[in-house]
Amino acid sequence: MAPMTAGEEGVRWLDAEEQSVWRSLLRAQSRIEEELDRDLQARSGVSLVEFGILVALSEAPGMRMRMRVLADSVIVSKSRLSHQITRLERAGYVRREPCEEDRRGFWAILTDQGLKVLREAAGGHVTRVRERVFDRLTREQVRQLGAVMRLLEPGDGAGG
Amino acid sequence: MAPMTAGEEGVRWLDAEEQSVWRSLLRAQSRIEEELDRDLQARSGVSLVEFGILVALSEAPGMRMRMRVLADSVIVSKSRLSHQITRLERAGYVRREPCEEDRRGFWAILTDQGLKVLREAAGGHVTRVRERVFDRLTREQVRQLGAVMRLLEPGDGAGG
DNA sequence: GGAATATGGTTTAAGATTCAACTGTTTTCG
DNA sequence: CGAAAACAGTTGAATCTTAAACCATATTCC
Repeated sequence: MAPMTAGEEGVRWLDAEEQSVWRSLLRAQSRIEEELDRDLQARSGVSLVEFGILVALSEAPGMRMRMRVLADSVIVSKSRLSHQITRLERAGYVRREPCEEDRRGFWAILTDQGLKVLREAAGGHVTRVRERVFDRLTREQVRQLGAVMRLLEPGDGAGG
Repeated sequence: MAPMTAGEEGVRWLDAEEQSVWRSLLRAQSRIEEELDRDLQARSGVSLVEFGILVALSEAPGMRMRMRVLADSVIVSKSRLSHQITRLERAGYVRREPCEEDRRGFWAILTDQGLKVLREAAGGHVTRVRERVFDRLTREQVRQLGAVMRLLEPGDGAGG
């Protein structure tokens, strides 16, 4: 491959192994997400992200979370979460309630119906995750994967 | 095989470690992709997927690929690729050409301008990938990650 | 040969996501 | 206190993605 161009003099390119790992990672990522998403969608009508939202809410005290916290926790933009919650609300799985303490804020609250859908979807989803990921790995590999992913998680190294 | 329907009696739930690994994976995934995408977009106006398309084309003989092959190689649906190529074509980075041998088919061909943009974007992108991923891992961890991802890559285990 | 079917690819409309602008509240600080 | 800045969240338009229908060519199989 041709060496660098304009400006990019000192680039440290990926060596063969890094390149191969990187591409595997991208492919595995996109395939796993797509399959799980499709499966979940087919089985329960919620997307993977929506499922994540329901899970997060179900684990929160009072089955409720402030929008901002929820957005951070499922890693989506505020705007996207807002739309997403609107849809979940329309579906009857979540409702909004204004927040007393901070009157700018809103709670997103899991409804009974939302909890029900979550419960019904959970088993099948976990089974799928297992098939697609954990059953293919040894215990040791799971450990290694965890160690690596925890290193890769933090958004920007700026964490003081 | 465990009976797998609405009842979900025999589900093997994730244990604490698996759960933690799984969530790390999802978070790391979405953060990395989002950051790289945003960076690439800001620096060169192409998304991560578009960049992937340009890379694939640049490596193909004659810098051209049939739509179907390209779609498989970058892991997107035919439909999405078609739209994507339309946009890249509009931007002047790719052009289509009908395929002689199979007259249903089309080639997607990297243009000079597309190659130029790719070259200009590549260095910065690699640097970012390095910062975001490889520089955080030991050589051994990179190896482990590769081994794991290669196992997770294949779409469906159903080989027959 | 030719009807049925499969394949390659595009298109259209519907749904999701992003971006920037906006409302209203809270915090900061001179 | 009060103005400026920051924060929580929503909204609407533009963009992107997905799903399904569709066209045209290839292939299969009787």
